[in-house]
Amino acid sequence: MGLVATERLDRQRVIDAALNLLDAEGLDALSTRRLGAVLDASANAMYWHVGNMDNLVGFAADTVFAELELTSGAESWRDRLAATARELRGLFTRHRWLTAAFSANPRIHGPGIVRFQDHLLQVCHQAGFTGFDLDWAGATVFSYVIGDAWGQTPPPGSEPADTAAELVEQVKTDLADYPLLLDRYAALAGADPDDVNDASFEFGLRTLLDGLQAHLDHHITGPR
Amino acid sequence: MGLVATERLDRQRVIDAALNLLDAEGLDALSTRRLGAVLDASANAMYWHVGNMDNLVGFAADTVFAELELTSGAESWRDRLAATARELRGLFTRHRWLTAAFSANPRIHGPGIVRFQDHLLQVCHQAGFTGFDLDWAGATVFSYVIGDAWGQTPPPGSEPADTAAELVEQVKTDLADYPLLLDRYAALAGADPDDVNDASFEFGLRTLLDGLQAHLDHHITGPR
DNA sequence: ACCTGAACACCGTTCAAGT
DNA sequence: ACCTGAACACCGTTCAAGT
Repeated sequence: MGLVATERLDRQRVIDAALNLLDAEGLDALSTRRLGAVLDASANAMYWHVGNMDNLVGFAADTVFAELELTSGAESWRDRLAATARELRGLFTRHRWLTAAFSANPRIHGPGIVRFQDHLLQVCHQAGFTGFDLDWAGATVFSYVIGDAWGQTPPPGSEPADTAAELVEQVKTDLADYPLLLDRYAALAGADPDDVNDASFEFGLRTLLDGLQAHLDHHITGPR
Repeated sequence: MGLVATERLDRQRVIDAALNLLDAEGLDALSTRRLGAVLDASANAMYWHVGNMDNLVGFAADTVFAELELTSGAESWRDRLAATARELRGLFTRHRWLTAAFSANPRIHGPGIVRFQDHLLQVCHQAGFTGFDLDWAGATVFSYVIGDAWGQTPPPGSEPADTAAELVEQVKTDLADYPLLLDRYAALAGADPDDVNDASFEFGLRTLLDGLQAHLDHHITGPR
């Protein structure tokens, strides 16, 4: 079963093997026994290196955060913040287990995540936010991106998503009382899901940036 | 073990028992065997009524959506949208298993959820959004709220969260290279976590509403 | 220091059998 | 129609024992 040459284990090899399982088959596919098989080791070999399963998922999450490309260029804060948000969104789409991992264990921390948090705050600071407004501007962007990722197509391991057309058919009876909603379902059924997701994300991102701009403008010209 | 008088089971009694477990102890506490014990039935009695575990969680999620109070008053769209967002946020804080339930199984649907979706679209429609902008305005608000809920204090069943002060102590070494971030952690450590969460949510909500307002204004005065 | 084997206390789900 | 008991194929974790 072992797909890796049998060498000494170390923390990084355990994490890498876990990442392969997570990316390929999702959070449910990561078990101590499957991991042991991939590593040509027993199911419990990992305990010495990462402590337990929650830690392992935390290490994996932090590892993928470290792969984010964070530009430090001299563009406008608006472009930098948009780029940061898109980078984060890409992370969640490449690693669909991430949202589930965080909602099962919100206390994941590590150098990769800290590095991203700092970058996000730096960009918001460049925009002109200070004090608690700085935290909240960053949190707002982060919340929006992860909320958007949450609504994306399901992770690997689940059956393929129904087409939008099938979905309309299924809920048509439920929607009898909601003509507006039925109309929108029908419209969305005719569009490419990925295009819809992208356009929806960009709409919300632009909305957020406009709102942050408005906040900065009000503070320059005095409080409302 | 049975905490309920032994009567005939039906779908609603199974869902209600599941909700009690979910609200009290979180998603991990809901198992077929514990549910059976609460209902004075065997572990598999539920299968006849709800099909399987994913369905049961879906029914529970839809049930709590149905409890949302959706005002249809004649206030401004801005107040109505804010009220809707706060209602949704309250749902996620009262039922902390909801985010995990959705990220484990994004295909949860039902009349309660459909009712809420329609309400959200109605309010955005009142604001003046049409076509895909209508969908995206609704999706933006929804994404923000669920993303915010995702960052809230952990669900029941997990150990109590570290205080912010402890957290600062833990990550102080990781944060040596990030003075701005360290500064913010320290500032947040001195504040009440609930107050911080509330203020952060309101900041982001105001930001979103300002951004949506800007979008509507631009469309009235013509495209940019 | 690093890993195994066996064991413990759990899971979700199926299915024949009961009423 | 509704439910049980037993079974199957899994889990995470612990721990004595090995090297």
